[in-house]
Amino acid sequence: MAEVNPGRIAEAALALVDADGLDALSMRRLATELGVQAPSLYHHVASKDQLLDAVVERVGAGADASWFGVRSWDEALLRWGRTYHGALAEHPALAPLFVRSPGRSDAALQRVDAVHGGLVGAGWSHREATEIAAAVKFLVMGAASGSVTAGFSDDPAVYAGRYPNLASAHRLPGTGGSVDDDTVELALTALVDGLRLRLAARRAVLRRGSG
Amino acid sequence: MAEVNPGRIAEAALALVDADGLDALSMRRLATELGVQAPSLYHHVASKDQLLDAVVERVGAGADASWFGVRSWDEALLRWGRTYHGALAEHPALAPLFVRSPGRSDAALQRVDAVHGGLVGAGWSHREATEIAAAVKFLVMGAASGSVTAGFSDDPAVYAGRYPNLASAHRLPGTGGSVDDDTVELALTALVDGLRLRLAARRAVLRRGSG
DNA sequence: GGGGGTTGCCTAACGGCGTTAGGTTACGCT
DNA sequence: AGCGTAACCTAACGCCGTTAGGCAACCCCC
Repeated sequence: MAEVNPGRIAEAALALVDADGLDALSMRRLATELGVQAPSLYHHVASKDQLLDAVVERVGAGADASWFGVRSWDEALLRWGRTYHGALAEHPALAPLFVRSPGRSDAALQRVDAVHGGLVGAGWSHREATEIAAAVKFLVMGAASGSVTAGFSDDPAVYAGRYPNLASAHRLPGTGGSVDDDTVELALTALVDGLRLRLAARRAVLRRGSG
Repeated sequence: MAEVNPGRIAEAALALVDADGLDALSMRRLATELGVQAPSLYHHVASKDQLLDAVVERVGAGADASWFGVRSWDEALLRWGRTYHGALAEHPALAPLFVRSPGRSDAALQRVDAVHGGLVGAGWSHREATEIAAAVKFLVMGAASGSVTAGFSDDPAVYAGRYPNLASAHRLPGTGGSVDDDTVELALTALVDGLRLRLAARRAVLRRGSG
């Protein structure tokens, strides 16, 4: 029988949340899942909060910031945003936790540092780099938290009359892939387009001023 | 002595959350605040969840979708996003609740319907309208949930060495207004710029095809 | 190879939570 | 006057995260 250790606890917690939702994750239930009593978990984990941080870190590690400094800032930003979203989308029930902890772990800070460095290296100010990184993070976290389709009835008749535009809108959710994924893709690319525009305009001004 | 009623309960709950944070909001504490015992609240409110929905609806009513159909789609979208963010930013501790309930109330659906109608009227497809509205919502919810500055040390020395880019970045949080507000402003305008580009490109193609 | 410290688990319990059951008082209407 | 009902109460249930304290088994070192 394998020992109980922090890694196995985090793993079991993640599996439990994926299977039965965030509310199902209690120390007692988690302990049962590991064949142990709840207080025993506190020999391996300081608190439930810290355990959740570890779970979040595990999933957040799926975000790939390695392209910053290697490829162009816009490519790197898109890759970071897409992989970040992909990682979170694999564990939808975990979303409220991502909101809670921005990631204070070393690995998380390394990623933030890479994003920031890549943006500053491309010509954005420190302030702008902070804001751009935050914007992508907001988008991804928002997408993870509030699924587009969540809470909407499948029956268009519910909306007919009072909500004429929604009535016609909800006939088409079946037309393609996930609305959430497409939304993030649309928002990321449009955001980057807008940012490129901004950076190009500034470079034009700088050239004119110094040339 | 004023009677206890659903309106006063929601009001007190909001005040309590604003003052002492979301964790401080328990039925017992809330009842005490109203000069009553906890179970008595259940004569006015079906459950804590429903009470939270009412509080969320109260705050969410600050989002202004009235420009859709009156002004251009991009102006209306910006106004909706800004007022939405402004409403949430007034009650930061409430953020996790917004994530929870997408707003199923009549007023909330009316707003969604207005946004959707305005976008479709401007030439976006139903699918795109859904995605654009969701993108703005994600941005605003993300900003409400994960404040940029939250969880960062004020001491740059913490970052020096291991995180070279962050070390220089965090000398400047004092340089202006709220980073969160500026981030939302930057993201909203860049997003709308990118979307304008896309719509313009499509119109050009359509003109060429039909002219 | 036996003693001491450490590890890993246990049971018991605390205070708090949302919620339900059931009783009591006070008022409004007929 | 009497009935119905609304608004409140106390008591309690079954959860929750967490702490205290104890017991058995293992490792290390003399």
